[in-house]
Amino acid sequence: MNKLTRHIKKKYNLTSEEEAEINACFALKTFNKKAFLLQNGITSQYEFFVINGCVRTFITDLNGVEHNIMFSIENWWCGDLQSFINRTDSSYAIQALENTEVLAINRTDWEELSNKSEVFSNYTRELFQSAVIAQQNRLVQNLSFTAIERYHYFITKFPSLSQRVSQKHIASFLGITPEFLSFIKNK
Amino acid sequence: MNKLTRHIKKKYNLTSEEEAEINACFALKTFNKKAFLLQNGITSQYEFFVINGCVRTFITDLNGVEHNIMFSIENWWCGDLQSFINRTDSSYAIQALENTEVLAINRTDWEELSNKSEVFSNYTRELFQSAVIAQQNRLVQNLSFTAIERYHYFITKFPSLSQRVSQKHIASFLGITPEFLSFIKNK
DNA sequence: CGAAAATTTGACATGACTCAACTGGAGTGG
DNA sequence: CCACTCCAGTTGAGTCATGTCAAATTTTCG
Repeated sequence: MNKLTRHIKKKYNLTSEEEAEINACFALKTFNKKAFLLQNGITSQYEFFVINGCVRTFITDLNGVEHNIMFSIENWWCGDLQSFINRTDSSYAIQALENTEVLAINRTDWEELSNKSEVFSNYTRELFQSAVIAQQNRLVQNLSFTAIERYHYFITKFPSLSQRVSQKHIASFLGITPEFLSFIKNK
Repeated sequence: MNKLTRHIKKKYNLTSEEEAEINACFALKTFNKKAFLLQNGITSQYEFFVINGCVRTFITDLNGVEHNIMFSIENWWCGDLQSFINRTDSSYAIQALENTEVLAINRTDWEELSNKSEVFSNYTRELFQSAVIAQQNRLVQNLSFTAIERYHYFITKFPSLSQRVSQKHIASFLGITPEFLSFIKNK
């Protein structure tokens, strides 16, 4: 039933008390397609673990152009960490691209749980580690690959996402215009 | 004397035993300008905490072009986390841009210390968190800012670095050619 | 001082963007 | 179930940001 603890158990041993402790901190929320899990400009109250569906995290620049930072599907997290941790206004917005179910944890529970549960603390620590590595890779890509190469990398690395997400959003994620992505594809 | 624990103490309380425990895990190493702290293609044995000096972490792409990923100066860390954690070959290289002193910790000590010392574990956890946030910001910059804007952001945000590091390396960090950076500056 | 590296400058090339027009589904209401 | 609208995607012309290459100049450093 609970996808989060099932996900954690793939790498960590959980006593049933600890499992209950973790589950108690998360609330199930559902969002319809196009609904916002987080609006920019307000302080992010939650981190989200996606159970099913798909969301995009994006930022709107000074010219009003949106830039997709990441997509999150089943068993991925999303949230504006900066806002969540530092209680600052969020610069990102998060929007459901499909009808989506998430488990949400608020800041207080997050902190308590990180102190109480060693497994949870280790799990999120490793999550951050992986995020650092993944983002560094992404950065390298943007610095050293051409748009065509980035596109091919994307569709081979995330074949399911390239099916589920519209070209427009993929283009934004890759840092190019939808027109140019369309041009690339037909070659 | 020990800059690392002094740095940790800015945010965490350390008993003198715990401080000794941490210090015991780090070895002082010095590198002359242009020397390599890490070569790509080999497994990274250490994470480094820079005491003084300056290093660059970079990757060499398929065309032989180097891309600077980050600069680390006093009180910053560097290392190829991916290689260090997963014991895979490093894709990055780290080179001293000045004569540099670092504290190095190896993988075994890192793990033991993370288990033994709660403070160290929390400290590095927070380090990762900040890294995720910082890298996301950097990514957004690359997606939404023009080269000129990135350059101005860089020199206002890191005035000391823009003094200490050659234009060539700054250009690489910004994702542009040295020629174009030169062109930008004279405007 | 002299060699090597960094920076500058300029001509030219190109990857990617802008804008506008067109096409074709997907969803909606009557 | 049709007609209408509204996005997403495509196409093409013109433009701009940035790259490439090569030569000249300056700086660094042994």
